[in-house]
Amino acid sequence: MTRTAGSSGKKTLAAIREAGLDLIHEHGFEAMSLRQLATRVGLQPGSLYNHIETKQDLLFDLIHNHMVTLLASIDDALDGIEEPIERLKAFIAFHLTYHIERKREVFIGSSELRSLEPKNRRKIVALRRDYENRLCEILDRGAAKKLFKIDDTRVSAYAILAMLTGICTWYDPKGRTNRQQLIDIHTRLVLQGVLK
Amino acid sequence: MTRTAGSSGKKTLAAIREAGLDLIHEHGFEAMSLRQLATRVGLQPGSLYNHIETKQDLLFDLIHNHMVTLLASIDDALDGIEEPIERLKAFIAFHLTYHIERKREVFIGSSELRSLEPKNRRKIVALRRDYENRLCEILDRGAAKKLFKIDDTRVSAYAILAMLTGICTWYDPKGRTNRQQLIDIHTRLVLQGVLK
Amino acid sequence: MTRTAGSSGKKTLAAIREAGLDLIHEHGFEAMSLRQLATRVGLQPGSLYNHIETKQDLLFDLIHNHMVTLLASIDDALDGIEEPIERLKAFIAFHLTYHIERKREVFIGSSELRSLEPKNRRKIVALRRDYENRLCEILDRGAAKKLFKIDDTRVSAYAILAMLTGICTWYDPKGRTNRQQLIDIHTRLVLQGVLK
Amino acid sequence: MTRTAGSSGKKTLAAIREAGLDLIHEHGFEAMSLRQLATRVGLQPGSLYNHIETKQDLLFDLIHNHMVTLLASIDDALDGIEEPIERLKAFIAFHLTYHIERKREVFIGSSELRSLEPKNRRKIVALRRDYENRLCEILDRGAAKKLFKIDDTRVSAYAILAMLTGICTWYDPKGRTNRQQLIDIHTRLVLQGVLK
DNA sequence: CATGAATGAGCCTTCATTCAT
DNA sequence: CATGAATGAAGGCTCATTCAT
Repeated sequence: MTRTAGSSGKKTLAAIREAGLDLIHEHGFEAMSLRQLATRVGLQPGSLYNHIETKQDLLFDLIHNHMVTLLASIDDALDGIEEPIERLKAFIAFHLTYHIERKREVFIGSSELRSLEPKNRRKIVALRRDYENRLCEILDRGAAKKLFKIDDTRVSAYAILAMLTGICTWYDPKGRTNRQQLIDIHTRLVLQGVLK
Repeated sequence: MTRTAGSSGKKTLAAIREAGLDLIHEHGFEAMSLRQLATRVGLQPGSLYNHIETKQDLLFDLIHNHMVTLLASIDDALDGIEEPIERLKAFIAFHLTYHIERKREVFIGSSELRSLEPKNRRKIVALRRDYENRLCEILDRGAAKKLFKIDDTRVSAYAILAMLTGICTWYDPKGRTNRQQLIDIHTRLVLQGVLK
Repeated sequence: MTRTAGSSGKKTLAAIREAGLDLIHEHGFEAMSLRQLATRVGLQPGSLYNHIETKQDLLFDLIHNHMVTLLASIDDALDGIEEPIERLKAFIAFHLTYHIERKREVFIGSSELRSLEPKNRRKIVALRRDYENRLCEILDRGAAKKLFKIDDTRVSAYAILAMLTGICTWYDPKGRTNRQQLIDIHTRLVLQGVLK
Repeated sequence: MTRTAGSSGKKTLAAIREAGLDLIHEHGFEAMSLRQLATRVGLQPGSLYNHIETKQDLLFDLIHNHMVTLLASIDDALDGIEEPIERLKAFIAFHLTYHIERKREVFIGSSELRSLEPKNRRKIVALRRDYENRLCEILDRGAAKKLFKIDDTRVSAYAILAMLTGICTWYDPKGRTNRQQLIDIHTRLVLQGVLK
């Protein structure tokens, strides 16, 4: 590979991240070896350490990056929408779209929390809580305006999030149902579920 | 100590299974070592092989056992109930209860599919499909009787299952919401979601 | 190798210790690899861990063992001798003999202190102090009886110990000077040095 | 900062040498990594190779440099002194002073001989022999003049050198005994030891 | 059945060294 | 001269598994 001064490092790191997402998604973090990763990127195992601190660090980096992006994106998606029902619809559409497009990140972000060191896990869990809160607020405001009937906000939010997130365990872009249909189906299920 | 012939072995295997569920749930299958497992059971690592074939075999055994029990139990729970709405309610109550009581098995059964050898995985996936079909049938029959409005049976079933299964990632028996409340909340969410 | 029940483990550990002494003496602790050690003993590297905890542990074990033996032996050698000059002679003869016969242990015990973890090092340094104190006491008693003239007990003890210990860096059993001659030469040097 | 042509390089090399002495003295040659060394000097590891050939080369350079200086210095110190007893006193005073002031060099020079490649080791051992010979000559001449009683010149020389060199394993400039006192103590021990 | 000891493969990581920029 | 990125070898250690006792 030819190196273009200064850019090679960043490109390699990007390739490591990309391959890392793939491999962790396929085999799980514990089951992925840095040898595999290095081979996939075209490096010797030791060379990875020019770009990452440790294997654990790579995992944290991937998940953290994902969470930060997720938070920024949801705020973007909800920006300017005030009406609770519309906000809920926007949330659903956004969540599904994002989870379809970033299956790997999302999957890793929830299934590999367990592999994070306590300190790292706490940071991620806090960010995830932030995201959950976006939905809780929508539900609460809808309930306040007598639009929704919510018995327990957090339980309901978890239930809805679980439903919407489930998609990334089976979604196949080549499947028979297209993206918009999926959004419609889920929107109907959730919305009817919470409406008064 | 003299050993009651034939009984010690079964007790040991039961202890291995139990400890296996704990450890895989805590650390994941790949991250659990047979040394840990042996220690937890009070054996030397090598002695495990008097009770299990391989580590992979233990995993399959645990998941398979869980799936078979799950299927038998759901049939039991739905037995005698004909009316679609009642059947759906029964399904929801059963699924939640079972998933609350067997967090470990359920969690492992979905998160460690990845660690199963292809042949084993196929067997489990088939059983899971059987279980999903129970819900699909309920939805289909309810739709046939014009009670439910279902755009896509399998997608809806996955969505509902994801929602109901999500509980085992956060349920805490000492939490503020009791089991019946959880069933009520989820029943309302799901039922309203699918009703015409 | 045939295994005689129960004894194989201890023999293997003894072989590991022996080879460890050799290799550390030859190459230094840091420079000795467990692969080398395993090869020398006829094992796979991982099998060493059936007998030792860690590489560090092996080092500590070797040095600690040496120090404990050294202390027991000097007390034995001095037992029953009261007169300071005779005690000093006995100390010199013992020290030289022991250092000639256990070149490796002695050498490692002083040159690899640096490779011990702080906690381990502290334990060894304490034992070494005990040994030094045996000489200090002899010098002090001799001075009290006006037999010796000692300006500073500890400095003198260190000087004498350094002189006597030096032998294990160059002693060659096939050399031209025999053991008794060496003892005589050193006894004269030390004794004249401290006599009033 | 602009670099004064040709001077920066030498300063860097001096810094590398200095840091090398420190690190080898602290951790031993094998245990010191060029990464540590580079960090200490404020360089990247690769940059060291603009100043040194190899790690082994650096070690040889440090030890060789030390030996050459040592030889030049002892000749300086003995220059003009003819009388054997006075020469021996001068030797003792010089050796102690030098070893106190260059603890690191001296320590490395003896403890890391083992890490030198055979060819390099041979060169150093030859220089060391030269130094030992200075003492042997003094002893021999003293014996010839019936001032000393020496049974075996080389053994005696080794014993004396070991005693005097031992100081650099424990000497602490902030300790309770000052330099002159140390010289006096050792001079008495050695001189009495060899006098007829 | 359980044990202790062995195997062989593999793990993450560090190292000295090289070299295009 | 310095840097950043690469190499290839090796490091200590853990693992699932086997098997004589």
